[in-house]
Amino acid sequence: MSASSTKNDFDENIASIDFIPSDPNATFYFLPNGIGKDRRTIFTNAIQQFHLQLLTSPKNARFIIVDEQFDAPKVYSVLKLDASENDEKPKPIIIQTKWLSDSLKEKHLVPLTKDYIIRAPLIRKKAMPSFSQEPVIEEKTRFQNKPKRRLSDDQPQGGSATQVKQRRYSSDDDDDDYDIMEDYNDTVKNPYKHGELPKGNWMCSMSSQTAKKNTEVNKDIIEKLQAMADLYSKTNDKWRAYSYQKAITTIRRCTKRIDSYEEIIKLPGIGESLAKKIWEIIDTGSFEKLEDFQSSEYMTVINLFGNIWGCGPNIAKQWYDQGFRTLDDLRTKAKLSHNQQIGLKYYDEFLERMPRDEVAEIEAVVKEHALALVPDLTIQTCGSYRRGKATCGDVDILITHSDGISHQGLLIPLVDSLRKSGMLLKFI
DNA sequence: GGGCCGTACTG
DNA sequence: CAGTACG
DNA sequence: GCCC
Repeated sequence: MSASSTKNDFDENIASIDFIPSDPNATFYFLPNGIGKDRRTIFTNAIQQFHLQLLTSPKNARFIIVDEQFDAPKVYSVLKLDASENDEKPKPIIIQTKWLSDSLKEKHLVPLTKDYIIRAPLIRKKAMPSFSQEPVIEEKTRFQNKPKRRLSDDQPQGGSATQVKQRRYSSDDDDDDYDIMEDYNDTVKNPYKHGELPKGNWMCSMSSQTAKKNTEVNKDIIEKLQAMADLYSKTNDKWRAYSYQKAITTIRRCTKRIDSYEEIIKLPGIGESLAKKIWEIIDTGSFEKLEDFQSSEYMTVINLFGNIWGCGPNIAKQWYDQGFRTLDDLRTKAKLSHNQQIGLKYYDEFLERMPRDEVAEIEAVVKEHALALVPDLTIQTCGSYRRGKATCGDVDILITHSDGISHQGLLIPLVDSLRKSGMLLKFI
């Protein structure tokens, strides 16, 4: 679909929009979304080169330059601009990056013809597709409810080709949480028996029973490595974190207390560097690099910010670079996305874990509500609860129906029902 | 050197 | 698309 | 970080 065939519902009589770059009203905003790094710098350079007035905020821009993949509703939605018709404020003119590309080719600004314009405010008549901003939400507490459907009998069973290679290495939640989905693999599709698992790629072929005993043996090592992995992943050094995580998993499977360097270096996924560190832990009981890390201001702050739901390594770093150091700094000064606002508001709550009894209570309530909506549902609480953890960070509830159909579309009514009962504080 | 789990949502 | 969540 |  060429540019010219995209719908432009503005005055067909206008051949092009004229403006003078120096006109104080000719302000531009460049929406980088959907544009790769290289193209992005090319465009921002072009904007400079042509002396266009680039604003950092879209709010007051007369022109908004966006990638071709965008249509007006998307732009409004992404930028959170007011789309309502009866608004004294003039609507921006949304134009394609192609205008910049062509201008670069020509070495000067080419006329801003309608072919470049995704939507001009001028004459538009047709009702805007109502992209009302905020649908959802609000009213009550934590516990992430995520009924999922899956595993119903419409699961493609046969496929021999796709054996499941499930792994996990989540660092955040359960500190001693490993085995994953083994039941799922066993019951549903794992074509192998435990004894004959293909070597190497399986990180999770161990029963929780066995594993539990093992955690104690090398506990100190695992804890320190885990702490390091957590820090690395919050630093954006995810591959290093990944390696630590793999090493941790490997060590978990060791039934024996590790007590020699030779022993360590032989373990798969553990190389020289990690082996030395592990040996340091065994030998001296401490891990210097970890302690240095933990005590540095940077890591402390990044760690603090990184625990905010909706804030990952990059945002945390940005905030740090902006000089923020405390949660209060963020609350008062930082730009927070919707999710981050929630994450910050419930900082402690999100970090907290609940005793499994509480999960049982929640499960009971959800069951009650779900069954009231559709009888004969199969409802199973999974996750850490099902694995027998003493405490849980969330509640995972799997809801299906043996007919593979009846559970469909249940989620919204269920959430609604729970909300009415006062059980749900917030629906994210 | 360059890959390293897969998928979905948000903005 | 980049960043994030999550099992 | 590890490994190919």
